[in-house]
Amino acid sequence: MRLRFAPSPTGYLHIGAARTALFNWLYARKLGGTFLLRIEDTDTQRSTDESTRSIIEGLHWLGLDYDEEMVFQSANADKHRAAALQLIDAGKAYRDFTPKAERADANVKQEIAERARAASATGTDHRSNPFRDLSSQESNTRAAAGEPFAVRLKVAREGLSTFEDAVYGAQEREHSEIEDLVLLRSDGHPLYNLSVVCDDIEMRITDVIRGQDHLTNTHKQILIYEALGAPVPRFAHLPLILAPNKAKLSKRKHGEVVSLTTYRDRGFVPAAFRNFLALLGWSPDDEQELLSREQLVEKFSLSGIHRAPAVFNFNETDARQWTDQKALWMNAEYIRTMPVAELAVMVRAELEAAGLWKPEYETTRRAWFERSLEVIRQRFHTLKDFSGQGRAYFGDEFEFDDAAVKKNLQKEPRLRELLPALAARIEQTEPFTLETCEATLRAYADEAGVKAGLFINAARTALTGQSVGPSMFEVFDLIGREASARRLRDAARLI
RNA sequence: GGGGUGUUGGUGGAAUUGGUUACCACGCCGCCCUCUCAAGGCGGAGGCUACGGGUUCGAUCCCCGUACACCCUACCA
Repeated sequence: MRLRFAPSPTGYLHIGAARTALFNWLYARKLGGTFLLRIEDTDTQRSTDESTRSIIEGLHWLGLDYDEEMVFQSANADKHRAAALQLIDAGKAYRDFTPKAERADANVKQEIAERARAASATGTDHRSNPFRDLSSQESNTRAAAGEPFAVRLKVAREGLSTFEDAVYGAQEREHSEIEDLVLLRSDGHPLYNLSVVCDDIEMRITDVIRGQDHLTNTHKQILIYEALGAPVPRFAHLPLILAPNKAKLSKRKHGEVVSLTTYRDRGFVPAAFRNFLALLGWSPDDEQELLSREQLVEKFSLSGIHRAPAVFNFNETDARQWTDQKALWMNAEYIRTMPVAELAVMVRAELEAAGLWKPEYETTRRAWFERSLEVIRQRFHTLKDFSGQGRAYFGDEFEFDDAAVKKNLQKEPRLRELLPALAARIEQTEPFTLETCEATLRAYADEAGVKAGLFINAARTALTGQSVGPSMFEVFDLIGREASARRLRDAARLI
């Protein structure tokens, strides 16, 4: 059993494409099949190496490894051409000498509809082509004379094509509804439907899992398989992923939310995003939603794939909902429950990028580092938070949140004197632990005649710059005696 | 214009292949916990299962129609 993921390298890796790759990979891994990667770069105008790199990076990030060498479709163009020419000789395709009609990409849809309307009004068969029944002798002569031609598949006038889709069930289409599709452009360039089929045959693909946008194309491709005398693979089409307004998710309209790399760059844990993606258009038999890579492989089945398109829910006007809330929740869930050692690797990369990493976090301060992660990860949503909200735990350079300063420091002017005094007590606390810090702080609050909460909240802002965070005594313990005292004194100057 | 596919609370999905008060997760609201914010625990709001017919003792589930959405209909992929 052999499957493939065949993206075209035009722009970044779209999350819908990433999901298609995931499902192919899951199915291959579950059944012990082979998972291949083919880059469909026949559109030389739009294909870029950078895009190919981003696809490979994306797959790697998601943990989807592919078998065998990656295939570039453009390298097979000669074979595709040969196949088309072979079909002419076999009488299954013909040369169309009609001059090429220029078509503007922007209004093709409209043009198609208009053309169809006009054809039905005049009663002409849109499939009639004067060259379809040209004698092979004349066709050969004109070709030999150098006259340009496109190659079209000779679709039978009657009959119908059928196939069983693993997701959408039995599909059938009358041949009369299929135009004699172009296989080869008049400049010799092979077209999509021909190329995919040829490559899938060459790569001995047995199962094609791809987006539902190809469901109706499948009939045409089956016709090509048959003309070529090759076995037809099994098909499974995946429901599309739509934007909140039910429109197609597109780069132009929706921007970076549809790019897989965005999730990497904005601090997603790969396992979390993979988990989320797997649940878009598929669900396991039971109700478990948090699934490891192994569990996904084990539970995956084509029968769990849905037919209705899935809406990727996000809100461009609300920064907190820049992407699907469930994806965000799932990422937080992974951050707070995954083994700390695994998290440490990712946080290290994040801190390095932010210039906050210190080598001792992996040597002498390893225990401290992991304990810190354990404490602060409880309320973080992305890896970015470790260098953002969590900045004060890894260095003295951090920002003060204005609202926090107003509420926890400036609201009580007495703190200007009380904070340095508290700093002195904290400094002398021996031993310096979570418990002794608490005892010190509470004792001094009593002595000064203020509520412990006043000190606690003020200290939180003084030590971390924020109004929210872990239990304050944990914070003292993590930040340490010296830095804690220093920050308390420094904060007094903000009042 | 033609063809295809689909439609369960705001979102992702369930519902023993017709059987009592339509279930889970995210999100939202409230309470508890509490030094804040999360997490966690408890509770709640939110659905005439798109609409209209039909079959049936009984329909989310089967059939027909309508509406809407998306896809294909290209010498794009």
